[in-house]
Amino acid sequence: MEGRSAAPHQQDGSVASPRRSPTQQRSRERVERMLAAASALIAAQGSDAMRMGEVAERAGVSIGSLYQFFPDKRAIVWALAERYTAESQACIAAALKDVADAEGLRRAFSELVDIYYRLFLAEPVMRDIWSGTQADKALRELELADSRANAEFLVAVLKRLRPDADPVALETTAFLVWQMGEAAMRLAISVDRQEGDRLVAAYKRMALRELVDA
Amino acid sequence: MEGRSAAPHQQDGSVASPRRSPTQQRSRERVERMLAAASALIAAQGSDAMRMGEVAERAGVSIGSLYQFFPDKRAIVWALAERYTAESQACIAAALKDVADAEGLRRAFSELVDIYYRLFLAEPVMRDIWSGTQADKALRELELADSRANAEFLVAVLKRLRPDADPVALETTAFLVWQMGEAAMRLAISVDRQEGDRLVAAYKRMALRELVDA
DNA sequence: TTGCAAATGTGAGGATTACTCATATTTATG
DNA sequence: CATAAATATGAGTAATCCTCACATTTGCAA
Repeated sequence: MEGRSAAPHQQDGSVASPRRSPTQQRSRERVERMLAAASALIAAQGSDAMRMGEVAERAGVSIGSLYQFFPDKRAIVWALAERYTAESQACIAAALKDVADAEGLRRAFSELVDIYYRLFLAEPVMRDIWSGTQADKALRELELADSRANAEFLVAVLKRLRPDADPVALETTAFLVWQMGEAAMRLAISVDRQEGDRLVAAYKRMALRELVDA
Repeated sequence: MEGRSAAPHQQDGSVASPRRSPTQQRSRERVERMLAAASALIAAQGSDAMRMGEVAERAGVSIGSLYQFFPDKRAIVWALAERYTAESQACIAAALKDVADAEGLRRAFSELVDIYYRLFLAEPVMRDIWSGTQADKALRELELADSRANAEFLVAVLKRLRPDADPVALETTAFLVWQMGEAAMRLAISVDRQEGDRLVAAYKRMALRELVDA
């Protein structure tokens, strides 16, 4: 799905004034350049320090063009965030799709955590975006939706492994486990690497205990 | 915090240029009024929407006086946050101080979680401040330090209950459990009440499993 | 091709807001 | 009382997001 994402947002989280979505080849390329510029600037200094003027200059467009396609600054960050979630959801779905037994879940989940951790460590943009999640209502909602979607993949597996368990309890467990994973990642990258590794390992153990040992 | 700040953001998150600390009775009262005004405004609209001009007006002081005692906007939020942490640390230390056995830990921890949850639900200021934690480096460090301090109280208990366990593992477990508690709270208050209750209950069960069942 | 509407591009300027600083006033102190 | 230190003031500065009136390009039907 590379169509323009449909949810610009405002201070109260409501939808902002609509912006044109690029239909011509020319503008689609320019929008790509804008996002690339934003991504580079966020990687360098963080999204807070990203200036709209810099994004425009780096993308080789005018300020006006930027606002032609993005209602406000946060919409740019949101667009980048949406790409990350779409990508990672596909990856997660694939990893959990064929899990058939407890041992398979153990392996798949363990690997997912490792992948996520490496991603957080290696991707400054992702790190920055998910750090700002709590402060921005639209981003928080995106992350919640993402988390719920990912939790659903886990729920599907759990229902197969424990068909007699209460479905609501499984939902709650999966959602909580997933959200805590993201919290553990954020924590892990904000302390030194050694302690971060220990924390991620501890999380993994804790989560698996919850998921596998009924 | 706010995208439109005029002065360059302190990228390192360190505290800005020092300000006078109130020595006279008169100024101490005024500082209290400033904090009270800020608190009320944060409760009403969130710290992001809090305007320095409004704080000054509501406190009955001039803008200049505000900056006499607080180097910048974030310092006001930080000062409020520090009060909350100091208060809650005392509460936590008291609750865990006399824990002597597994059942005692179970009771004390369970009660602490309940207290925290109620606090999060009832205190919009606290909620707002800890939500912005991820975006503000100084706040994040305060929260990390607070979490470590609280985890230490847990570690002290765990060392008593499981004297043969690896101390580093206990530290890691306690720190992670505590941070996840805060993450669980934040999550719980951002969904509807019923699901929030379920999530907190699930967290409590998960944490106790980790803390009590070796 | 030509004409025209829709899409796209532009950047100076409006509006907001955190923060400064020269100056005035109050308090503490010898 | 004199003097310095602390405190108070608010108009002004600077940074930055975003708008808007107008210019240019593109798609397309006649």
